[in-house]
Amino acid sequence: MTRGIPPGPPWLSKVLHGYGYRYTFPREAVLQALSDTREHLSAEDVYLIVHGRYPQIGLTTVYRALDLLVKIGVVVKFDFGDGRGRFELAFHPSAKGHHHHLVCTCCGRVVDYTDWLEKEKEFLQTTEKGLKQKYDFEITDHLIQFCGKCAECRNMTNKVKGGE
Amino acid sequence: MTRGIPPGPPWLSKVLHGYGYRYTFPREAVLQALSDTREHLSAEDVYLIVHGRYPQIGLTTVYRALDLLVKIGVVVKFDFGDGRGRFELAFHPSAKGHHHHLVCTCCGRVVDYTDWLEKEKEFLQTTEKGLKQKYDFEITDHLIQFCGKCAECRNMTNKVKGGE
DNA sequence: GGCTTTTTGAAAATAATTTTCACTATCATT
DNA sequence: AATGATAGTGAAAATTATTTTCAAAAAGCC
Repeated sequence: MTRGIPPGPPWLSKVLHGYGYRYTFPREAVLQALSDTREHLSAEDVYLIVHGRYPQIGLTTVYRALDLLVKIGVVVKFDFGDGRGRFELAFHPSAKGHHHHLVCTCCGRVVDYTDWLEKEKEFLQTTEKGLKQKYDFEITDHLIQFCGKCAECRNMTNKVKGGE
Repeated sequence: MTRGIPPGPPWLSKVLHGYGYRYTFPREAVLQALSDTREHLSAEDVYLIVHGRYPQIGLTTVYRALDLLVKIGVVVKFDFGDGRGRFELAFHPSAKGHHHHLVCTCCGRVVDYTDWLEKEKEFLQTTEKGLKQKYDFEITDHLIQFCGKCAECRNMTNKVKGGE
């Protein structure tokens, strides 16, 4: 049963074919779910959205689609330390371009920021060039993330013990 | 049964007591295991070492000890994307000071590097100060990691599909 | 030494993710 | 447009890392 493809330009089709993969309904649906939000969705979050819209799509398939989209560079996977992967479009349509994450170690809140990127770029260029030369790695990606306590959590006077 | 404490200066005792925790044999043994290597051990790796030396110590206890040591800042936990946490001493006795990781996305090899830290420091100062002001976070930590392909893996002419 | 509370350890439980396998859809070739 | 080889899907079972449970044991204050 051909089920029709969710709305949206099927550029994914070209990308998938370019890598020798097939363009399928669940893969497009997963991409759509990620396009529709600015949040950092877990695999299950994605499943809930996708399965809500197209109940025939199962959790396993969502996991596989996410893996594949990460592999071909369309989606990026993050780890915020809560034991599950978080997924985002690599190039998000809604303004959300290159950004990094600021995670509150206390409440888990995640802030996306896009500031001070010039300074970062400088740093990255120096470092990536150096790493390439010294360790002979072809650098494909970097992970920059800051952890701290948000204002709200700081006001709760929590000691180390017991914490959280 | 008091089992005696593994060799090594019991500075851990002071630190633990300072936070209101007790100084115990398994906690010291876990710390020793991490001190004795420069590798990035998983919880099970640590268990194998510790349990090999002191068979009465169980896996659960190792997990709990690692959690606690992370909480009090003696140990740092990393994630290299293979689904399990990796642990390192925060301040390693053997030269291994402040460093970052370069991970091969292909074979999983991890290189510790300590180069270009001046440039990094500059970048971190600017960014951390900015984040604090703009988002009112008290920055406590950062995570910087580069991914790429090591020379060996590049020579294997592996296409995306099939990969690994 | 006795007492209170924390820690331990084995086993069971949990949670995220992966594998299995029979069935179905995609798409290059008729 | 039909066919067929192959890749993809989905439900359930399996796996893996980690956490919880709970009774027994150890730590450290009196």
